[in-house]
Amino acid sequence: MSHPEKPVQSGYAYQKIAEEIEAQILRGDLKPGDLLPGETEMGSLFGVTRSTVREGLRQLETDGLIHRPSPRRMEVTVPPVDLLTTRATRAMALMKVTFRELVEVAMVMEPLAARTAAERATPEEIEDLQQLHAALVASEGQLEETIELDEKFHSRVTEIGHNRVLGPAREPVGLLLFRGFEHIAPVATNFYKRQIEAHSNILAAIRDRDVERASKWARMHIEDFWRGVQLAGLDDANPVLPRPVSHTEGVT
Amino acid sequence: MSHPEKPVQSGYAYQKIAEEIEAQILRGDLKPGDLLPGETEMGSLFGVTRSTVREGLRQLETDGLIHRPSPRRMEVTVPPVDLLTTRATRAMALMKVTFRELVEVAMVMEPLAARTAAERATPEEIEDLQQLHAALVASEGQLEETIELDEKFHSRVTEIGHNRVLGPAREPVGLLLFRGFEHIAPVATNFYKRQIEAHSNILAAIRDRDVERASKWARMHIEDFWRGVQLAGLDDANPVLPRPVSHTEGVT
DNA sequence: ACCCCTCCCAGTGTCGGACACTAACCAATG
DNA sequence: CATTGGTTAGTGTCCGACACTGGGAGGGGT
Repeated sequence: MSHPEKPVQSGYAYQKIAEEIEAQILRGDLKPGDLLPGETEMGSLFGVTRSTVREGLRQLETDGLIHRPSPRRMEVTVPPVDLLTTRATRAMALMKVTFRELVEVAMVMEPLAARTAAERATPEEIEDLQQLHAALVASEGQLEETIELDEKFHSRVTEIGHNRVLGPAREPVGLLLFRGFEHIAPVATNFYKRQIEAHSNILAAIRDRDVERASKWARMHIEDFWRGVQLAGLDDANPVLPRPVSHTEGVT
Repeated sequence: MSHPEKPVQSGYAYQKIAEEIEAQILRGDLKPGDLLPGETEMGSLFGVTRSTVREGLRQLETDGLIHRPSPRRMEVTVPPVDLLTTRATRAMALMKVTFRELVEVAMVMEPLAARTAAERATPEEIEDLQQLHAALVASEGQLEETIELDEKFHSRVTEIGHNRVLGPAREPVGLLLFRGFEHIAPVATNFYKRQIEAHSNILAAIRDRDVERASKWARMHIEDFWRGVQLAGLDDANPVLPRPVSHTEGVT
């Protein structure tokens, strides 16, 4: 605790390599966009074999610190958000969090998302959101589609808030939470209508730049969801993973 | 979008392996605690070389889905939380989030943490928190210690809330945020005293199980922090990484 | 001079085999 | 029955090799 700098290099060579490169990235010696030397070259550079270098690189790649835009280039990156959310979502599912826990957090995240969106959305973003909402309305009655559009709507609202901290924090919660509809829809009355009403109110508030109203409706939306959860007896049930998570990077 | 099941196996063998094992874990075929076959065996199992298997394993290990409790065992795990927060923290630092963004989120997270803590803390946990607070009081005037104890206090409060979703969501924010004290302390008047006052009020509220008061004080604490940020002119500044993040797993 | 096609090379993904080192198992010993 | 010592399977690292391919070099057409 006395030394702020602790050279915690674990004994394994491949880890040392990963740590070294990671340090260079964090220190700024390597900036996003820079491309790395070939594996063979790094090998001789670090005094290890290519196989060893490879394991180190795989570690960094999994962390999202480097990636391969083309099979020929290996360059430094800022970890893509979806990678973060993917991992967090998976982890939460595995640690068997309950709907209660998810709702508790969603109860403050969603209002914040809505509030920031109302504050900062550009006209184009609002337009985009409106289309998403239209799609939701159109898919009334179709469970799977509704769930997906619902999640997408909330996700988009968050994006519109232009807060890069909120995104990764909220997404996993939404991803796990809204899957609950699957079990709620059958037991809740007027499920689709209430869903649509809430969203259209949030949307309207964002359009009117009414921060408070946006926030309030978002909260009510989650409260309503929570009632649904209770009705379905899911309070302490574990949500399931949306769908097989892939390691492949989406090109955005 | 029609097929719910998409066999998105990227061409690379090592990824296929990682994905296959990951799928088995998520599907529940492999449960935390189970231990994996040897690398050579998996090699012949999947029809690839050990080197290839190794790269796949490295990926899973980085994800925290498997780990090596002893150099001889390779077993399935639930990704440890600190691994999640570590990655998220690093990513946020790299994407150069601003203090403004962090505060915005902290403004809802910390009150929630305090509120849940007030609701559910056990006497022992409260005792523990009290000691932490005492340490903070004792370290008045010492910047580095104060920062660390501050972060630890908030972290502990969150833990006490017993919400496994809030933890991973809040931690990265706190980690990045409270480093700001480094620049705030010199320009803020009565910095240490205000810090201590806020914490002791939060603590008292938790002890009294006064949910609303706990929440309110937590909020004020962040608001005060935000004023400090503005005073120091850090609004749109980027926080820095707490300290070199290591890949080595902490044995808790 | 500029564009297009073709060829070549470096670099990657994968393979197979090899070796030192050590944790864990086993058996013999006290 | 506990201890001790040897055996062994499994890991971390190394070496060398090969097929495949993206991207650049160079040549030919307009």
